This record gives sequence, C-alpha cells and structure tokens, in this order.
Amino acid sequence: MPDTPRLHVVGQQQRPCDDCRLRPNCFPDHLQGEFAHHAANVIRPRAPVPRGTYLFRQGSPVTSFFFLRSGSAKSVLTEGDGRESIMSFLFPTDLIGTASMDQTVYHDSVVTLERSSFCELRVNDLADLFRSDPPIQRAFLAKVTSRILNERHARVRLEHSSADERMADFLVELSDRLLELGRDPYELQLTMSRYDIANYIGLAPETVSRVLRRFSDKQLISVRHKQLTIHQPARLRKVATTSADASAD
Amino acid sequence: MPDTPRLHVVGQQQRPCDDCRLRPNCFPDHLQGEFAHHAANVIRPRAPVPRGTYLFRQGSPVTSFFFLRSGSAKSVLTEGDGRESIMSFLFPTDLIGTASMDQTVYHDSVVTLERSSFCELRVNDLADLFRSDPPIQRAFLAKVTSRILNERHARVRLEHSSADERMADFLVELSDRLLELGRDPYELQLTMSRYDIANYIGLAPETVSRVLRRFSDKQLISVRHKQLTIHQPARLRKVATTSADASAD
DNA sequence: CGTAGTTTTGAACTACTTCAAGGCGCGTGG
DNA sequence: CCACGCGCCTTGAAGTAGTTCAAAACTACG
Repeated sequence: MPDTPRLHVVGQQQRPCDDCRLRPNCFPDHLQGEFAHHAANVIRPRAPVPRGTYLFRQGSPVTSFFFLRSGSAKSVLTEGDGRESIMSFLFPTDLIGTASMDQTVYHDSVVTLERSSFCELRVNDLADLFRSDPPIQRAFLAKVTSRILNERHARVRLEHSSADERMADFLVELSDRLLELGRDPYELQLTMSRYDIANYIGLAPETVSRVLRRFSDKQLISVRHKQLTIHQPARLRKVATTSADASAD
Repeated sequence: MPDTPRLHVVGQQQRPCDDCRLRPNCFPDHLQGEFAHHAANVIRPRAPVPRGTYLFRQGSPVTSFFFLRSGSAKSVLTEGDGRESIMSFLFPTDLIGTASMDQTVYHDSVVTLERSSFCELRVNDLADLFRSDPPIQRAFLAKVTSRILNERHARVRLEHSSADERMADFLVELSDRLLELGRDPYELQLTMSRYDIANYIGLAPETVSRVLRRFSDKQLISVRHKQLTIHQPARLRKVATTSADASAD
C-alpha cells in the first residue's frame, strides 16, 4: 500500500474532517464552512483494521454508515443458495452502506481487501446531521446516486459486453478512481484476487487470466503479481467501449 | 389493461392520497395519519398518458419524481455509444426517478409501455415534505433502497444464471409484483416487447422466444401473444433459483 | 386486405466455460 | 534464514450454451 493517505489515529478529535487529506473529495460541495462544524459532532474516525475485516455482515441490523479513508474493500451479496456476488469495490471517499439506506438490516457484507481505515457515521446521528444541515442531505443523496449509477454501469457492462470489453472497462474504472484521488492513474494495485475480479465482471477466473495475458501481449498493459501498469490508456479505453479490439499491432 | 385501479382524474383535489386504491402499498408505514395531510400539499395526481410517453429523458434537468399509479413503464439507460439498456420495468406504487436522487439531471429515460397514470412530486417540494414530516424521509430512502436491491438482483441474475434461470426469475419477479398489488399473480400481461425482455435479462430476443417455448412445452406456462399464464408456479420458482431444470416430465 | 413490425423457427458458428494439470508466490515453521 | 506446503494463478484442450444470420409466420393496424 504505497501512497495511501497517512492516517491520523485520534481518540477524541474535535474536528475530524479539518485535517483530512480526502476532504476535497469526500463531500466536495459541503465540507466547506458550516458543514465541518456539524459533521465534526457525528463523523468519527476509527483506528485502522487489518485485511479481511468485516465492517458489517449481510442480515445484521444497521448501526452505522462508513466512509472509507484509506485502503480498499469489497461489497459482497450472498444469495439464498449460497452463491456470492461482488457488487462493488470500495475506495477512499466512498460512502459504505448505500444499499442499506432503509436502515433496517444490512443487505450486503463489506470486507476489507487490505489494511484500511474508516470514518463512522452512526444511523442515530444521521437524522441529527440532516436536521442541523439540510444541504448535507442532498450531498448524501448524491453519494447514493453515484453508487447507483456505478452499479448500473456494472450491470450494463455485463449485459452487452465481451470479455475484453469487460476487463478493459474494469481497469479504466479503477484508473479513473485513482485519478480522482490524485494518485497515479496508471499504476494499479489489484488488492482483490483474480476470483474477485472474475466474479465482479461476470467471467470465469481463467478467462480473466487469459484476457490479461492478451492485453499484455498487445502491450496495452503489463502485469506482475498484483501490480498492473497501463501503458496505452487511450487504446485500453477504446477496447472498453468499442468491442472492436485495437487489433494485434 | 384489465384490473388496473380506476383513476380519478382530478383538477385540484384536496387530499389526493385519501381515496387512492394503492394507498396501502404506496407508503405503507406513512400514509396513515399525518402523512396524508402533508403529502396532500405536494403529491399531485396527473391525467393519464398514452403508450410511448416519456416522463423524462436522460440528460434533462430533474424537475420531478413520480409514483406510477396505473399502467407500466420502462427505465432506459442510453450509453455513450448509443446502445440502450433497460434498467427496470415499473409498476404501480413504484417511485420513479430513484437513479436521479442527486437532483441534477435525469440519468435515465422513462417511457410508458401502455396507457398509464402517475402522481407527481416536484423536487422543489421534496425538501418541504421532508421538513414537515421527517419520518417520510426514511420511507423515501426505503423506496430508494428497494430499487437498489431490485437492480442488484437483476445484476446477479445476469452474472451467474443460465437463460432458463433468467427467464424464470423474470417471470417470478413479475408474478410477485402482481401479488403485491392484489391481482392474480398467474396472469401476466407482458406489456413490454420481447426485445425489451431480452434486453432486460441480457439475452438475444431469439433466445427469449426459445426459452418461452421450452417452458410452454414443459407445461410450466402457456403464452398467447402478450398474455402469459403460469401453470406451475412452484416449479417455475425452482427453475429460477436452481439451474437444475425440472426435467421434461 | 395489405403492409410493416414483431415474433418464431432453423442452422451454423463462436466465445466463453469447464475440466485438468502445472507453476509460482507467499507465509509458516523448522 | 531457508525449505516446505498450500493456495492462487496460469495455461491447455475439449465441450456447450447462447449468438448470429436468415427467413418464414403471425399480429396488428390502417
């Protein structure tokens, strides 16, 4: 985990958001001015947790929402028959728990993919936050919308795309996230396993392996273990949208 | 359109929800008591519109959310490359516009599949409604959650299911909706085209046709035009979850 | 009653899966 | 610190479900 924002472990910090590096990305429109004041009362930084930690499990009562601050996680949906589907990968500034806004029971599980840290927002405090700062409510809904759109995109990708398109699109997605966070968008840390990726984009793990190989052969990328480098972002992007491959050189 | 609730065309009705047949389904927890009072001020019934009417188009500014009262509609997402994906089919009591909660611009288009009627909730009134009746806010979020879960289900179905499973699951989904609305759950009106169905469950239209034929041959269902009857709901449900087909009799 | 659009049916094709085995990396324990 | 073992990942070969292309049948609608 190379460039993750250094986390400041705090006991009873007064204004947790004030010195957060992710502040400009977290609630872009509302972290200025008043918000920080209100938010300080309810958004609580938590100590980092190791890889494989469950933030919550599907079926247990909703107690909190979270904002990921460093590291990464996956959201997993378990079906009645025991099959597991990965609904999304989560990165810093992501609001976690968007699928459980009804505030009854968590509808998926969230597990860290590496050592990660979070901010916690207890549901009991949510109503207060909304009341004390009405605009924040819209910002919150915007986060929810963003997740819906992301999941829709993932679904469209499943419906109408070839293996190459899906893989390319997935890589572009990760790259864009890195860019948003101000990191190098061409150096991807695949913190998730190949199985996770395969599950997420609806392919067999073997196919994931083969497609990566193919991209590698075409010089689009290079892969070593969990470190992936994008060499030709434009062509990769083209593969992601146009099923037409950028041929073999 | 057989059993759809009769719509009362109203000019300036005082309390639109009071005599709505769908009331028990619309906001189950909140249409009692006070809610109706607050809601009356902002939720406005609209005159019915013919088939093919756009409630809104992807990209245009968000002005209103809607509740479908009678008929049916589809939500369509247009990709950059012009491909269209059907994200959901909408039925009475559904909240329409859940993917545009950020209140910027509609992120999909919604078109009626038959003569349909709606209630309208203008975004400008939304904040007022939330303020005047805080619990309604949670009910609203619950509706949003419900849609997210529905779309997740649709996605999981795409990831891990055979054509038979997808089709069976789709039919079960429709059947369940009918049941919720108090109609005969075994008499389905396929108001959408085979192309729409194919798009929705991620298959070629030809495959949809073939699968329906197969189900028909197995006596699970019978199909005539757009009228579909479920004969063996239990077996159909089994096909939906267990890829294992209920064999050939 | 004819025409356009939708649905069904048929036959060939192909992209991905599945099954099987080998290699590699990483963590553990000696 | 090095060796071992387990799990993850890759590679290969065969099988198949669903797509694609093409055309006929049906429906709806003027």
